[in-house]
Amino acid sequence: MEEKRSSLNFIEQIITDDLRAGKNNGKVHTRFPPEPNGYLHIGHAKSICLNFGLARKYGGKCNLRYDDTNPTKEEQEYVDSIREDIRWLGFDWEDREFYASDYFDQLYAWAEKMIMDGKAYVDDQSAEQIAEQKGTPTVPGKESPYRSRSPEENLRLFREMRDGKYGEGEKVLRARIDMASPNMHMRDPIMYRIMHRSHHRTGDKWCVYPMYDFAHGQSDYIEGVTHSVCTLEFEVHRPLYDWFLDQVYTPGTVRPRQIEFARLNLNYTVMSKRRLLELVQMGIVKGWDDPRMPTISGLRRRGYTPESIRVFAEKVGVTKTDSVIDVSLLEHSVRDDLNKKAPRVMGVLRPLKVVIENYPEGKVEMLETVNNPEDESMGTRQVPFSRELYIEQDDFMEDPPKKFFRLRPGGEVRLKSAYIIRCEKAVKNEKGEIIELRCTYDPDTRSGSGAQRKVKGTLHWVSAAHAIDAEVRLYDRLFNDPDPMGHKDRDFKEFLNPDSLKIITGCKLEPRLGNVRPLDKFQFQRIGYFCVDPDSTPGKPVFNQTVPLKDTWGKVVNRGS
RNA sequence: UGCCCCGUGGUGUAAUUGGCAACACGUCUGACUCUGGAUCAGAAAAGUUCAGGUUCGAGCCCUGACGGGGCAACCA
Repeated sequence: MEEKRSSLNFIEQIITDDLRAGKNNGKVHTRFPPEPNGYLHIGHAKSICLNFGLARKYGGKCNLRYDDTNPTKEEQEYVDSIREDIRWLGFDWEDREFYASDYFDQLYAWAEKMIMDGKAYVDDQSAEQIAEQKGTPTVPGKESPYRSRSPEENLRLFREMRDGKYGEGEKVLRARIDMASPNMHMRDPIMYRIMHRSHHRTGDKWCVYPMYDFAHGQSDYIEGVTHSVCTLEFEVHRPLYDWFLDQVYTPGTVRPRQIEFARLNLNYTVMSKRRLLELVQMGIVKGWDDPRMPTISGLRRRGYTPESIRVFAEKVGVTKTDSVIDVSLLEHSVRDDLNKKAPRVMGVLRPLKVVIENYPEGKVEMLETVNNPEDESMGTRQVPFSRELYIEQDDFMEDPPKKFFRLRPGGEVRLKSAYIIRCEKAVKNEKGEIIELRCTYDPDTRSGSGAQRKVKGTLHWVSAAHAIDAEVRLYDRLFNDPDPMGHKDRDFKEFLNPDSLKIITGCKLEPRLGNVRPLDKFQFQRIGYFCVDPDSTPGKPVFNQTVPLKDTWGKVVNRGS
């Protein structure tokens, strides 16, 4: 094992201790166990990176295992999306794609064994009665009147349950543990319930399905998982996890160990599949992959890279402390990655026409410009320059405040990779709106010509005759409140940000962007990072803003107002 | 009122396992810049929830408070 300079997180600490103690024959085996009842989100990404990362770091393996024990909630669509998202993130489970449902036969056999060992019994009571007898955290539960049936009777009944003799809810199989346990999960938890439902994998083979607690640890055991990493809310389940394992464990085999860590929380969003599903079903967002969603598919469509998400997952750390990560860390992770990778282009979101009065009509110059100042190897390209251009409306002010070093009447700016121009006059319409700028250029200042003149501001621009039209979608956080779920008596949807999506049409982009494919990523200089949306059609590209560039001027302006 | 877990700058994570608290994000200066981006330099910001105790010495160990979270689905 190579010496690691950075410190180990507490799970790595446990693993290295286990390894040192010679446990599990020196093997490390993890698993990522999603329930296929929704799309994966950034919180799952943390878990994926953790589990697959642990396996990679310690030379072990990580399985993908669908936790599909509840046929009423699980669907093939989700299975497929999960597979795609994990692959996209850059992880490989090779041939180890498993399902809890693969183990239904084994689980059933174990249940019968537990019945014969007097560790499980069939209860005829209703869900309400069972809940009532369960007690409360401070009051011990009462034992079921069916608790002392003979193993033979239990076995007969359980087999009848399996054979479909009973309706849903008529009977359940319970573990016989301790109705007075201070841990609610140990009060004779339900192992099997009857569901006359067909399952997305096993079809109609079964009408009894195991509960999570009975299925999860046993599945880990079957797969030879050494370290079963889950989130904090399962902490109180651990004694039960261990108890079930005790019932079937064979000495000398690998015994899985459950370790809990704090799930990822991000501010200004919600992170539960249930809430996300609600947003989808109510049409508040356009789907699971809406770029405003914290889902992996949403982030992908928004323009996030797998690398940026992996780096983010690394940076948030692994602890048992409940925490809320600031979205700015996520945004920083993409900016940092895209800064190195994204080709620079010029695009004008809200065009303002500029006419260079002293530039010959009909003349077109091809000017060379660098594709990425951060990476020489990305080369250069040519952009057309002509008498009529577009610049950003925001880049001109008739009566600007101090420190505004963009264009103003009588002022000068450099057009990126082109010339220095001076604004001679702003043309207005009847309503007093500025509709066009009349400018002049200094022919001696062409970029790359060795011209020495300096001006304070540099603007992006695009040649009017050569520009292509595009739609650009700007996104902001989905919620205005840092913790939409944190308000008692108020629905999280009350905190939706009405401006989370702004669609801008009529944007003017340099010709280079006429030929792009979905998910291509660019930096629109001085604006932000953008990604081609699958809604694009030939000749009509649609771009999603992944994240804006840091805007120190915008900050100054906001401070003033 | 039971059980379990957690408590370090605004946020998140560290601290060679007891040696006078570091890194990142964010914030704020300034330099540089043909992206007000990037980069570079610097600053503010915690004395580690509190109170005792052990120790030459405690963020790390012990005790007790306080604060936060989780647990009573035939969900996972």
